[in-house]
Amino acid sequence: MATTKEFRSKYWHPAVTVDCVIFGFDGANLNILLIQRGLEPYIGRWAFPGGFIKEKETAEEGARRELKEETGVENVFMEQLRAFSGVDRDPRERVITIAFYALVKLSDYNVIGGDDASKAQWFRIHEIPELAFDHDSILSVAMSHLKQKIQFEPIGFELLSDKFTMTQLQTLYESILEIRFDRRNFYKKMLSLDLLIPLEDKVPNTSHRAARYFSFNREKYLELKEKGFRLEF
Amino acid sequence: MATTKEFRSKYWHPAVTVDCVIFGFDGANLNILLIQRGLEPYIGRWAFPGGFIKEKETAEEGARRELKEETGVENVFMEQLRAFSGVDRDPRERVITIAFYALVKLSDYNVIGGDDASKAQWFRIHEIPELAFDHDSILSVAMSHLKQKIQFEPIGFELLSDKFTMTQLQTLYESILEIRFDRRNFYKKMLSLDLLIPLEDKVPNTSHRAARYFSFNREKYLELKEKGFRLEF
DNA sequence: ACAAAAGTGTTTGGAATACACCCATGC
DNA sequence: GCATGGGTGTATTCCAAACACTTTTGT
Repeated sequence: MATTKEFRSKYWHPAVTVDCVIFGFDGANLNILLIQRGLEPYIGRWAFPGGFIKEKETAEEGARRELKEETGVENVFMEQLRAFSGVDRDPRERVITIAFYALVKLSDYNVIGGDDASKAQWFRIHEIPELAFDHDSILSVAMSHLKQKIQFEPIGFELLSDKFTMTQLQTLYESILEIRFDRRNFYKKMLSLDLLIPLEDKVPNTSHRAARYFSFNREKYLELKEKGFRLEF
Repeated sequence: MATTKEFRSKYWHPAVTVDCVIFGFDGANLNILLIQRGLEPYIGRWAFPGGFIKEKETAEEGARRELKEETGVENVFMEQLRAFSGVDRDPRERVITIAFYALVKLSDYNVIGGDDASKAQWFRIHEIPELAFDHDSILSVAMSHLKQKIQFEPIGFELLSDKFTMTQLQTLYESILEIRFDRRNFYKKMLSLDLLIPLEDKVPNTSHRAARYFSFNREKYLELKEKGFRLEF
């Protein structure tokens, strides 16, 4: 198009990145996957995986690409939080970032955590180090978004293995919402939603009564959602 | 900084705009403020007020600036929805937009609506014309966001005058949530929240019993929110 | 048999719903 | 006095919270 070049020079074009807050659950605590920066600015500081968006990809595609490149994580639940556009959030030049959050089954990716081959590492949510850029404010938005969201959509299952015990599920909800539930009432409420499939097998090698595994009935949930059903936890 | 130029050329820099979905309430229906495009592309089509972001302003500042320039609306409740980054959403070149929504007291701005001096016009939510770009998908995100939000935060008051009747408030909630409430139960629930201040004066010149005005107790709400109180409507 | 966590039922209080009557005002 | 919408009270239903005992398993 003839006007394209003219148009490009007429308006300011900022740098745009994507960043991804990755939540994982280790059975007891909510964790965040961070990578240690190897370049200036903020060299050595921990930050969310992310990078510059490319011309032929949407923001979400970019976030998934960066996530895979930097941490090996792929095929996960991911949603946009929002854009962060503070004028001085990057010391090099002005950079606008589009932030996402992802929920991963930590057990699938435990190779990444803690080893020295990669600069990626899981951190418990209450032990997050000082972060680069404005990533702590992104984190706080991500946390409150997750808290909100889990009360109306069953996204918690994205953080658990395909089969899980009721206690694991409860601990997950308690970690995210930072409140405690009565075990018996939690059971009832969860089962009454009728979205859990009780499995035959149980947790092996326990020194007490073995807990039954459940799996999440995704098909049924989608079906109910279709009918305008509103989950409330 | 020496590296800035090098850095700028290394990564692709997209055009970035801000767009604003402006909600107003006329006493019976939820309305959206649109402007008619005077330029290609989509010349003649209706679109949200918006424009290119400037180098020294945040996205929200840009959205407020454009809003004021194009419609005269200022000092309103505004929040970011999210970024829209579809690769082909603008035919000229790739443009990423950061979408906001705003809630305005329509009575303050009725000058704008319907006259021919301006290209801005209010449209009832169920009579929205075909929109430019991907603005209908932005609208649908805005609508569902508003529905969600109003159930947990008293943002409805941003759409009403400082004083309003209970029936007006109910009609507003019904318009947004697209459900009907029992008048008596709505009264009780609203009053039980203890966030409404009953005023002395009443609606004049009615052909029936005059309705009392209320005002929203913003201070009290902020105070309660501070204490971790969770509104549920 | 005992420790430790799983699994289950009942009671109770409070909130949401459903529902009906009187009040004020203009015509 | 009547039509119109405003303002209030009560009974019922349902859901959430509080709470205790039995079961399974390994040691």
